[in-house]
Amino acid sequence: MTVTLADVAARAQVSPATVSRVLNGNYPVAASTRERVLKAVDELDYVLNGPASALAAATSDLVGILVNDIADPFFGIMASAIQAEIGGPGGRAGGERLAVVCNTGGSPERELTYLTLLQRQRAAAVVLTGGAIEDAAHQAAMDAKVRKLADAGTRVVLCGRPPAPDTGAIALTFDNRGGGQELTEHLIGLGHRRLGYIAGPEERTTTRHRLEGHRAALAAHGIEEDPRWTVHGRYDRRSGYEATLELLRRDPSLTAVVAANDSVALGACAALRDSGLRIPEDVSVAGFDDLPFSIDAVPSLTTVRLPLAEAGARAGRIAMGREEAPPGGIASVRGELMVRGSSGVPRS
Amino acid sequence: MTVTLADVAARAQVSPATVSRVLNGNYPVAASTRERVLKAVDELDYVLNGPASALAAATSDLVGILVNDIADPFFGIMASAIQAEIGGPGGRAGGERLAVVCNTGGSPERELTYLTLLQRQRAAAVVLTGGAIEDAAHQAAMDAKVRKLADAGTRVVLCGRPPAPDTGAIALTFDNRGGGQELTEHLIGLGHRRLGYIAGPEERTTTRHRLEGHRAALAAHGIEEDPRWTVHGRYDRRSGYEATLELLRRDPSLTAVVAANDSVALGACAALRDSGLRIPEDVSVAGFDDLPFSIDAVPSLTTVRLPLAEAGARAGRIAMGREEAPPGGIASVRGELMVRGSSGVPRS
DNA sequence: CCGTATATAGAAAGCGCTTGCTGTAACGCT
DNA sequence: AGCGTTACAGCAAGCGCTTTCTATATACGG
Repeated sequence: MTVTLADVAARAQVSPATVSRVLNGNYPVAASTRERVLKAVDELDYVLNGPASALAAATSDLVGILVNDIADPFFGIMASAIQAEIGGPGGRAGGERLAVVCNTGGSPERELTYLTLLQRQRAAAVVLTGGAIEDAAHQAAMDAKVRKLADAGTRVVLCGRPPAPDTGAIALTFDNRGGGQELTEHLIGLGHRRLGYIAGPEERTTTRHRLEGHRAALAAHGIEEDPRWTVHGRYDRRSGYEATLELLRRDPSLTAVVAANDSVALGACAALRDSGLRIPEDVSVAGFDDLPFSIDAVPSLTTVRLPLAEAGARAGRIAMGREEAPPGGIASVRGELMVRGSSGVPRS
Repeated sequence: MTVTLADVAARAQVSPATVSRVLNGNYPVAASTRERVLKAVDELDYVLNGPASALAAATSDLVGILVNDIADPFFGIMASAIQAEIGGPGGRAGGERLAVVCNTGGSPERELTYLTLLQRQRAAAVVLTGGAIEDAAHQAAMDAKVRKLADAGTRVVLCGRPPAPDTGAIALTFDNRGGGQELTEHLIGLGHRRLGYIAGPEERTTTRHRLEGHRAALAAHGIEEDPRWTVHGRYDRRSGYEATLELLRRDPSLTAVVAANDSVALGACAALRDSGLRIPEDVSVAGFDDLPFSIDAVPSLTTVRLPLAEAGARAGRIAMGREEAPPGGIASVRGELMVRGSSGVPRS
């Protein structure tokens, strides 16, 4: 049998109500009584029953963080930052909160399932990270779920994900379009006119926005795009490797390859090297995100830095009600172009 | 007001008990009744109240995964694999389980706090990943906590962490010592006699075991170790960079650098390159773990592959009671030496 | 010195669910 | 036909906590 509140109360010679109040610290209790209770708690090694507490109080100290791929540092960094902000005391009585990271693996079903699970646990807040899946039915289902969560008092924050209008969710969106455009403009400025683009999976907002930025830059400079120059793949290195070989096969005259993210760019570099091409002398490469390893690549990667940790921290604070939501519930987070060794003037 | 079991019962014209049984599927219910209930659930958009359910049933569907650093793919990969095994149906009624990843940041206090939080939530299982902190007091506190959890019916699995005897926890330990030894022996076999070692943080089992393996290899070949050849640091790239410069300063005649893990090794490579040294012609470099990016480094990294995903998956299955625990509750997981471009014969 | 405000503690009513036990038909057997 | 079984369904007692309301004790103002 585990120790209950009543046991502690008996030992401290007070009522269960008093013990509860001491533990929650939300009601005046005489110092001497408090001490007696705390002593009993300690002696009995009492641990509050979370479910019972959540049931009675109709709130829980669970905070959910949904990520597409926990093995990807892009999400790991955000999750880490969010969790760091959540760990501390917040809302109800200096109580610790349990930040739970849920890995959807990019699957629509799991995303929805996790949201239901969190709703079931009456989570205090939920942070959804990364791009959304662009499927009308799924979007609608997600929005409905989010709205329901928000209605039930769960604070919902989107971090690095487009806003979901009329759902009550607060959005910290990454300016993927702007970053993509800036990146490609840098390459164009260097003199590149034949640029390959390795996009992420289709039906993802992040993929689409980055690609749109790329195309906007091309259009702005009057460069007509060849459909052969775009290949879709996954957000991992392997995919970048294969896509680059494909790109090279389709048009060996490309002088630059823009990747959907840094991992993909690394794969692209490997493929280029394996094809006997030098970076950036023969082909320039650019990534996106500026993950920690990007500066370590040889040559170091030109990319767009996304303030993942900062955005995550802010999302965490907003989720905890420790920071005000941005006006209109939407804020755009800009990326910063990082020009490094992997981009240079095109070969003549 | 949210929808409750009673509402569903009323709508389906049955008793709450019946609804509960339909939902849990652990008691015979006539097909026609079940359908009626399910229909009502659907129509009312009913979501079970997790805390209430956990309270009444004295169990919850939460599974905790503790990691030292969620932004590090080493943990991300394990967590991902564990979670994949847990997501599915298990134990009680095809019910989904909520796998929660808790980021301790390597802090002893947070580790303990999270364990308490999970205990409070009456977690169904807990998986502790990665090396443990070697502090007697902390160890004792952890062991006591783990024992308490196990006593309360929570299954505890250690993945990549040394066994905790008499705690009821099941351990899947990585053979860090053996891997470290094999790695250094490879280097010695190549002809190296002056090897630098960049160790991880002190007071960590992983750090100690890998270092012990390294020293065992040296000893086995009659190489006397110079204390200047070992530097401690963190498990990240930055630390590897700095430690390598320090190593070079202390003894420029080193012909090989063994790193605590792959990230550190990457930092070492960068430092060597920045010092005008070629890899492996001037200095060989070796890592540990074989994370995905290691093969992409230039030159690709010689390292010890740890089957992180496999071990994680197994830990997950054991935690769910879907796979039998190894005999004695302890299993050692071996690493595999991956010889690649970063190691070669020493310069003469 | 009394009436009222103030501080502190307890009693008790749930929170929404699970489950042991108790019906009550319908069924099968002799 | 009579009776033990079997298959469902409902009743009701909690699970361990929070919180409203109430009770008591002390303090204060006049």
